[in-house]
Amino acid sequence: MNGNDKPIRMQEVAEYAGVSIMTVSRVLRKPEKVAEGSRKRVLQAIDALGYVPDLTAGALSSKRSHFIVALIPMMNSSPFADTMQSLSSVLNEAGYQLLIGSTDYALEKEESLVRTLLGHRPQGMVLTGRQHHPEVYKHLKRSQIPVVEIWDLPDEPIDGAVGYSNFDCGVCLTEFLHAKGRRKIGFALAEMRDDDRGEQRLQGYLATVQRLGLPELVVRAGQPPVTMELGGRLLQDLLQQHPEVDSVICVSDTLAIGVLSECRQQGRRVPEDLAVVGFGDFEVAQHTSPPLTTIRVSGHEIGRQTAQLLLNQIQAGSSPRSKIDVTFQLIERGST
Amino acid sequence: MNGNDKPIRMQEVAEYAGVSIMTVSRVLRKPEKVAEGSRKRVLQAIDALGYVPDLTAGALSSKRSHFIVALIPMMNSSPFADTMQSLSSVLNEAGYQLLIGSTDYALEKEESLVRTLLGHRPQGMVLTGRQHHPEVYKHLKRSQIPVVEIWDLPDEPIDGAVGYSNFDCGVCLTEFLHAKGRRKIGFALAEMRDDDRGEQRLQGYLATVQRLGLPELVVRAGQPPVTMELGGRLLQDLLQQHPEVDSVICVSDTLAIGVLSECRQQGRRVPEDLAVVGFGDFEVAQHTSPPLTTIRVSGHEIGRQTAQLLLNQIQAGSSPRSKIDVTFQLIERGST
DNA sequence: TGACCCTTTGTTATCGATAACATCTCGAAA
DNA sequence: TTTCGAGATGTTATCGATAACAAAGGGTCA
Repeated sequence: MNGNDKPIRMQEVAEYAGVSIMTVSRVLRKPEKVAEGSRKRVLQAIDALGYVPDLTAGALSSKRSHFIVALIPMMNSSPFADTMQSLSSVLNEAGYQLLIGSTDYALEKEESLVRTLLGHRPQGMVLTGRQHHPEVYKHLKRSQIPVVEIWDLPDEPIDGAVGYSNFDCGVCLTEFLHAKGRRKIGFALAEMRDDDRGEQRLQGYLATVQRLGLPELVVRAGQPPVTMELGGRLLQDLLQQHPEVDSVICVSDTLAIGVLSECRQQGRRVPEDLAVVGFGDFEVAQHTSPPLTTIRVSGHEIGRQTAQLLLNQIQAGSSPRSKIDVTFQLIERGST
Repeated sequence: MNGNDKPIRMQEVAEYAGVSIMTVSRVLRKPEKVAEGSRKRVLQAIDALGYVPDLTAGALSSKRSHFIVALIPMMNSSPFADTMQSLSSVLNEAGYQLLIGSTDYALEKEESLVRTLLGHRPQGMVLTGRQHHPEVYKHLKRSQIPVVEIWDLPDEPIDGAVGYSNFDCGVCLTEFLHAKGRRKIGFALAEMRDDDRGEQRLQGYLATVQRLGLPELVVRAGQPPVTMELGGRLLQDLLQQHPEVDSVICVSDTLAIGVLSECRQQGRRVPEDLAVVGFGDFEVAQHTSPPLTTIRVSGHEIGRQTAQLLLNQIQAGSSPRSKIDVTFQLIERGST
């Protein structure tokens, strides 16, 4: 039926509207520079022909790809997904398209993704965390595009950063448990390869227990994946090594949920026998039994701020090297 | 220091290696057509100069963008995120880049995204669900690229589909509860604008209760967002309208978790007083109290199969109009 | 009325790669 | 020795848009 062969080009639209191709281009990019009559005819031609401009060609000639690259450890982790959702949404409205890559917490993969994705000549780059492959710095420097690091606040960001202090989170949780009268505070950590954000929370914990004269009760698990089940296993380890523990800080809500589940199975009462705190404030944290005390960081806010920062930097052509602290919030619930 | 001004082009690499630009291009695309000597010199030049090919230019001249577009309702919903993760991963390995857009469950937004994203001249398109805006069909037909619909199995897919039967899920859960001796089976639904997948599960439920001679006990909530808290409210409605209910099918695990939480607060025993089943098998489903009986669908599997289907269709240049049923699995746990 | 300027539109060159075709070299077969 | 062909490399045209510049039309002001 519809024997359409080739996609319609700007040339066809121009002929249909009886103007030159340049006028069509202007209607699309700078409508105010075209007289109303021609503009209307062009718009009608576009509509009639179902013309969709080829952004590839536009990008090549204007040297503006309207792409932004974002690299995150995993797409199916809700905090990062929230960030991508908001980032993408704000960028879309400004006419930019997000290219997402996931690094699986491996710096080599991040490096290879940076290299590949720079091929699309993005106008901005978003990286997660403060640690990157040495080659990444070189590539980014050469590409001369604004870079924003998220979900952390590096001491010396490449350009900008949008995040919060993971160290301070560790301090906050430890002080909170101490104020609640806990004196044997444990810390359960799943080490993420090439991601030291959990490690920083641990450092905050360690600094605080030292300051308060409390014992260091730490259990660690080796490699990803971080599952809820792992939380249960870590609790077992912790209880075996330090039976006296009266509370535990989990490096993420994921682990905390597993801990709660394990406590239930062992008949251990929360918070009476063991106080539990997590990190992330996943939606489920307010529906666990008991509801989970945790730290909330708005992934959406990080996404929005990051988008705004990038758009400003692109427009200004400069890199103000700004650090934006989105802060965090302790949410107290029944588990403490 | 590093006063790099312009990005390096293929031309620079060619000069450095003492060959023509075309030879460089060949080394990158068809290495076997270049003599070993030149190939090595070119590769070394690329390395020395840190050359990253401009994929925009390549796409324009070869008419192969290596982009695949995927539209999902939300990025921060774990089943879809799983799908995107796997889809992206398989496509990356084959040299394709995924462009993700989120529709917020609104057909108009889907339509506008399709239009915009077709501007990048993708070589394939992934849509969620069976319902689309009329204009979408026109645009896709004109663009002549393979289309895969996911997370459902339309009777007449546009090209291919990778999913499972939501109707059958509804049947399966209802029959299961019936077999467990439940006779007053409720159904809690959050209507998603422009997404009838939940509605189909409901239809499966309705058909089954009718066949078994059971009452229809349905509660619905209006608009998104679907939160766990909404599950609690829906349970209240259900109990008010049908106090005799002895079990409830939730259209998603999200609602089911809210239901469990509400039961706990009301002192209602699960499963003795009320059996609860969900849909999705989120990770947390095995750590709720009690653990949740639910239906598992592998988002990852959908992603992988979709990628494979697209790659096949792109290579073959045809659209075999295949439907792939990834099936679902009932996971029985303590809530029933 | 003429110089000048602003608005509107068109023409030409260019973005950085790939496709298609042309050329060259060298060895095998006649 | 001549011919033919396969393999390796180079040359030219092209992809579909935008930038930069050029030109045409129309009104203002002295």
